[in-house]
Amino acid sequence: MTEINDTNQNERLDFVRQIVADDMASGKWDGRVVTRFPPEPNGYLHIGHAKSIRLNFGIAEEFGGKCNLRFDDTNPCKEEQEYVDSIIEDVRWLGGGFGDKPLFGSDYFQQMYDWAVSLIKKGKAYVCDLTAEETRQYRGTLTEPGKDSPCRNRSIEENLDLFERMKAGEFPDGSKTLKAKIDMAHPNINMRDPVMYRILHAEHHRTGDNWCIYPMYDWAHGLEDSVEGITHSICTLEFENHRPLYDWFLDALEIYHPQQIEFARLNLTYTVMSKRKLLQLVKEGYVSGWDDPRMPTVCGLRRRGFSSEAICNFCKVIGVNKFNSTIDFALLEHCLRDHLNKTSPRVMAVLKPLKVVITNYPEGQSEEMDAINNPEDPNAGTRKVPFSKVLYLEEEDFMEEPVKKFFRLAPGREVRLRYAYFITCNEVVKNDRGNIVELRCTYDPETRGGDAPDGRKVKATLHWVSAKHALDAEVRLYDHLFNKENPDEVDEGNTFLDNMNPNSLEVVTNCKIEPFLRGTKALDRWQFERIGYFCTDTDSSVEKLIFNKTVGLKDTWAKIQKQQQK
RNA sequence: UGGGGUAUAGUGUAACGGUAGCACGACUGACUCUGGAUCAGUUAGUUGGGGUUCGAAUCCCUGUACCCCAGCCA
Repeated sequence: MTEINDTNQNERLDFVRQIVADDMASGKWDGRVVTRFPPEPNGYLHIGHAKSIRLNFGIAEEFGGKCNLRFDDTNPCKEEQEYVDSIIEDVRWLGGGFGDKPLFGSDYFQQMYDWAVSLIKKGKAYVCDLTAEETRQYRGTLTEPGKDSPCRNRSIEENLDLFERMKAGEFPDGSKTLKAKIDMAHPNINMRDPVMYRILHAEHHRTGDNWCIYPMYDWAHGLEDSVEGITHSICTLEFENHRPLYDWFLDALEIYHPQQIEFARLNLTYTVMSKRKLLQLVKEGYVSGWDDPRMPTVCGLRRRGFSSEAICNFCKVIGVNKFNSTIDFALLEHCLRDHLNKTSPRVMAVLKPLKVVITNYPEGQSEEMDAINNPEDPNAGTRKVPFSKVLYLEEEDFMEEPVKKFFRLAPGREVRLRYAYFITCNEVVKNDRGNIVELRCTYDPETRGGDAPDGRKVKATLHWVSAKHALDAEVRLYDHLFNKENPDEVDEGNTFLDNMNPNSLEVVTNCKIEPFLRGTKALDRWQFERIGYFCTDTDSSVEKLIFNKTVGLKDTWAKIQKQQQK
């Protein structure tokens, strides 16, 4: 009996898991559950793939089965080793345990070829001389039936001979194909004698020049599933039309026959998910690369500071269905904050520094204040934060003429410096142009640690960094790559590129960070108190610290400001 | 105009003939040494029209809307 993990009976199963559970109950597959995640190595994985990865690997984990990572590498023209490597890394990162090694569809090329021969022998496949253009014409249209190829009734012997010579390389690219003999008048166009093999004298990233004929998806995919003993072959909705063909090949061959199940792919607001468009963004330099922190790619999200836990939880929360929907990006951010809040150490960082001199603090003196690393996690411990006479505060935490509901620092007003003292602003120093360049404040020594013995309250607590102890850093702030919920919604003659957000990246230099972050390593995650979650960028070094803003903290003040502007 | 799918609050997702629930968002309020977190509350929904039934989101009929398919891509 197979153990079922993690499937809380109270939690309703999605329709895919329901099918699997029913099959387990009926013993349809003898208690086996084998799924697969079958990417084509022609691009980087994105958050949409994460949904599929979590579905397939999740089902395997929950039902005590296994999930194969299998590269569907049947098109040598578009596929590269670089993509294989990145996909393996990303699947592992998302918790995909696929055993010692990934599998490759190309490893089954010989088996597929043998099966093709057997189909020819059954009179169910033939070599066709039609060109690509002619094939299109013979196929008919959505409303009109196609017509039979003149090659359709070649003898089995001739087909066998021709197919072997195709494989041997006797014919140029595109001159011949092997087609399944089904029905040129079938209402489902996929069934109108689909191409099984095309001639491609191209170098394959794994099989080199061993082959010059390559199997088409419809022919190859079911065979790969069959070879691996897949039970549930889960794919996206657009393959629904292909299922009759999937079934036809397996039935014609009379071999092990998995069940194909289709679900809706993920759509997210403010982003594009098509490989073609993501490739275009990279190739045409709209972003710095596949792992640009603004990209919805798995490596982009990772570099941005997303945790795999957050992504996995998101995949769980969004569910699985058969109809197209677009998930609000805010839900992803919610899952992100939810995990980061519990796990990220807090630290103080000032993005836009405003110099503050504590006039009554002794010159040259400094002291160390105790700070809690993570109030959500007692095990995270505490650290010392240096305090001295000259500090940096966040520029936007001061207003010379405070508007209503602004209760941070202002002339004559007292606020708390987190883990330090209460300070009161006495003087605003400006330069020739009238810009504020310095604040002169006094502190109350009695409030050390952040509490007033007389019980007086302040309405704000600000983050700060001691000037002489501060580390300089560059911080990269990100916003959506597109400024429209649906970037593909464009006016006549425009493309999704016209919806790009020109302000999706803001580089802030001369940020001041508390010394605790000296020696931080790439991909370390932090919460900059009162600002947001950040992670150390892969470009960061001891000489030059660089941080990426992962996502901001919820900001009710920003909300109030927005309302006030109206 | 062929075939294949799908419709539940703003968004996403449950309810499997028996009180339409949950999450995100939005909006209140409480609390707070992060205007964070947390907590409490408010908001808002079954694609239209017929039927069957004591009772329908669910079953039947019939409209409507949206998605996918005419690569030698996957």
